[in-house]
Amino acid sequence: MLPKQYSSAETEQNWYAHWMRHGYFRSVPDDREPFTVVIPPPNVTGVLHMGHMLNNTIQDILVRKARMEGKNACWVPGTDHASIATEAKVVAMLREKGIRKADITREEFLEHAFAWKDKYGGIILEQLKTLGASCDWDRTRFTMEPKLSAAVVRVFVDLYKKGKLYRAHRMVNWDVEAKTVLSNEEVVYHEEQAQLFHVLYRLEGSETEGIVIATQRPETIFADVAVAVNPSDERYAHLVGKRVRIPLIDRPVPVIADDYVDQAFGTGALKITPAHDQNDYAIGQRFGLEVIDVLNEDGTLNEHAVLPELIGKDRFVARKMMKGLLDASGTLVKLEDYRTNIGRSERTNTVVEPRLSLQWFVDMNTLAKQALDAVEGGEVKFYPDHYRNMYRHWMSNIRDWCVSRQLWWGQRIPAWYYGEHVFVEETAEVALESARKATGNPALQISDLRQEEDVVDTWFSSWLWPISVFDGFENEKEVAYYYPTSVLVTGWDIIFFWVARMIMAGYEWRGERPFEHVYFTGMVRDQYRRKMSKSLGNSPDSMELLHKYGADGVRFGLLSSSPAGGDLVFDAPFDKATKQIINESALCEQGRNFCNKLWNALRLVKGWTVSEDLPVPAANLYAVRWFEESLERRIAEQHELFAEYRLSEALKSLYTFIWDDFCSWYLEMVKPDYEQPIDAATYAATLRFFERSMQLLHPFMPFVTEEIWHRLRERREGDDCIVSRYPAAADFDKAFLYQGDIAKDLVAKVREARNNHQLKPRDPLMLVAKDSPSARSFFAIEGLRETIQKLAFLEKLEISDAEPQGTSFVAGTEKYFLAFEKAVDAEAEKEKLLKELEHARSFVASVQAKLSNEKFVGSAPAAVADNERKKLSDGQARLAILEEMLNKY
RNA sequence: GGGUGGUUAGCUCAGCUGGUUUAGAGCACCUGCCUUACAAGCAGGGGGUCAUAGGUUCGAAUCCUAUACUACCCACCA
Repeated sequence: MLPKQYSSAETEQNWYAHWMRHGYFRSVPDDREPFTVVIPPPNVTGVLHMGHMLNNTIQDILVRKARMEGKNACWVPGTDHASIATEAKVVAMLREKGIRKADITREEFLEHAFAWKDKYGGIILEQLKTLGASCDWDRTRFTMEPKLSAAVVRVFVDLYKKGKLYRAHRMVNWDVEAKTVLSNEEVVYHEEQAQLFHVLYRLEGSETEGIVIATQRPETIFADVAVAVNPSDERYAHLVGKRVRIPLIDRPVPVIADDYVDQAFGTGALKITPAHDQNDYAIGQRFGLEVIDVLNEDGTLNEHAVLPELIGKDRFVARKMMKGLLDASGTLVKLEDYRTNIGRSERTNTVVEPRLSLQWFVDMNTLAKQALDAVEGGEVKFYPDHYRNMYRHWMSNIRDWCVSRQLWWGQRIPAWYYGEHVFVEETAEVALESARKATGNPALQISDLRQEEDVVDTWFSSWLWPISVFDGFENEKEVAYYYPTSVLVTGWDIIFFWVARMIMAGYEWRGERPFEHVYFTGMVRDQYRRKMSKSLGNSPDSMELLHKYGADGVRFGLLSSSPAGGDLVFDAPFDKATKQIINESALCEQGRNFCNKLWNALRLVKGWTVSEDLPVPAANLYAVRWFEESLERRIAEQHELFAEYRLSEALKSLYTFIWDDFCSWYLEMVKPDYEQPIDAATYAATLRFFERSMQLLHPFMPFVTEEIWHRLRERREGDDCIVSRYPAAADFDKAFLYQGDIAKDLVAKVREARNNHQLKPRDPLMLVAKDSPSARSFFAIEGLRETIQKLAFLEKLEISDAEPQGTSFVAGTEKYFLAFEKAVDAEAEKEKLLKELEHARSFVASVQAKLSNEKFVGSAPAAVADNERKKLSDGQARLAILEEMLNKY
């Protein structure tokens, strides 16, 4: 005998190993239709968190369904080298060992980094296996492996030669901790508390007169080259053209007039610091002003700060000191608290400094055009659709992409310098050739050239992912078959970082979309609606969740309340320090319980003995037909829901179907009496139904369904649920199912009556249906009467005009008497009837009003009007019965 | 400043192109059950003027307009 409770632990391990052994996840090109998904590559040194589990569960569902539908399903796994994040981790690890990055060579650093990657890399992929992800592991890729790096280099050179990639001096976002430039997308803005310093710049030759400017970064005054006012500002008109002195150092700067200055903000006067502010730089350009940079690359002040006590101090330390210094010099007029948006580095969370520097940029305008049209024209479809708006807005206001990074962990930019010359080529040898030609000097050696030190942005390799994982830059063999991919599943937070750029790359290098559909998942949030993140420590341990509820339970929990694009509030109270889950997570618990329900349905069915010569009872004839139709309806529904990516709806529908329709209704209908055998035909049908239900559920909960699949019958080698044929949609009998709903309602009414009158659920009672043509035709449905008798524990069910003692009620449009000896509470009965009557009256009235409206009858579709007429006649029938019943009181 | 979602039961959400018995589910709650698959269970029950105000329509939770609240995206802020 099977144990009473389902245990997920070994089951899941065993089946995963079984699937791997049979190579079910492996895909090679053949003549079937491909179904391709590339994983959003997680950071190579990352660990599985809630977002990954949601995202990869969804991909697995889509891939498993496609596989069962006979498509050549290929899900490519892999990891991203995540340059800044990983480099930061390696730097920190080295620091702990007492090694400073500055003291070792690039080669030594990379050695350490690869050692780190080999140690921690791929943990997350192993964790995905626990979740049940059916990736083709033989295809596992890494964005920094040789082939993928070669693709990056090739693409870089290609863009450069097409004139779409250039090197320029620009104001960029500088991360002083990672000591690298960041793209605009890598800077996150949040409102923070800051102070506005009102500082007096004295007029040259005067100790009292001057201009007060407002700044939140007083340490940058040493880089000032002017003070600007609005040309129409009368307060300062007399000063324009004169010179004022920078406090503390007395360096004179001109007062200039420019429209950019807002008279209403602060004091109406603006200090101009071209090296440390985007707008100041622009003004500086207009006026031909000098650029003075007061910051070192690590955020400390350099010698331009002049004062010895400030030089070498961090910008925030210096800012604090400036308060005292300015105050002492009598130039600090006012300190004002205010809130402002501060930009921080997405990776290091340090405050980003605008900085002027020489970097490599991709010209986005030409790339964006086609990528925008693709989404606007529906060639690439977004689910949900409204992310198109976000995408359109970004794409039409796109700025050039800064792709160079001052890091070592990444693909080194393939540019070689020789004096003023730059040669962008795939290899040093080719660069040397170009250099010899360009300089006319055949004696040049590679050692004369100096390769660019910078690497490219991580996303410069990820945007090629759908092509590069199939070696699409080297040969056509695989890419021609698998590309474009079918669907991309990712979070909406990387729509600009990644999705948009992949679309650009797709058109640029393959001339077509990289994927047909994009399914955006929501963010997983905690009970306070905060995004779950490592820095907040508000995420439960994924592996513990998987262990506690089983992968099937967790998959159910994550998915059951996660519509596309909608955020998921995942409420699992846990201990922050240990990440141990304290209370049950309602969602996963429900999933685990569902597994147990399936398991027990299996126990029931497998506990039956089958009799070959037993005739099929009438009730079973009805049950089998009813369930057959119900199943067809659900199959059709699954197909529709999948087509619209309404996966959480699809799962909920299966849950209800299996728990209620299959277990609570169907199995109870056919269940033989204690220790009695079941007839062979019904048994065979039951196994078939169970099996098909497992197939429908398999994409969502692969392990428990595979387990049950095998326990239902003896299977040949290779007859596994994962590769079984997904049920195709067929017609079903709506009218018959409607009758079934009425039958269920009747059973529920009998149970309710028993409850209300304190009758035992299994007391054998008699039910009388009032004689009428409609009652006769209802009970003429084969096996219906026997089914109702069985489910409602009725000793007798007759159609007659007898009115036995007991209670009466309405079900459908018929009147019923449930006979019993006990006295009934007449007042309570009457009150209940009055309530029902009231409801029926207002219902009939509203339908009547509708039908007596000529405009409705004239303009509504025939089917709608007919339905209203049916509602009216049914309602009237019920009303009449209720009125008659009330007459008794 | 520009834009996008959301507002339906105590909580989390379905309700897709307006009509399917004057709103559904899960969890929570109440009542009764250790009934022979399952107490990780079974049978029942209560609970919503669909944010507000207008409008379109024969008919609105559903479409339109405005307002409020809420979440988020982009840009900018000396």
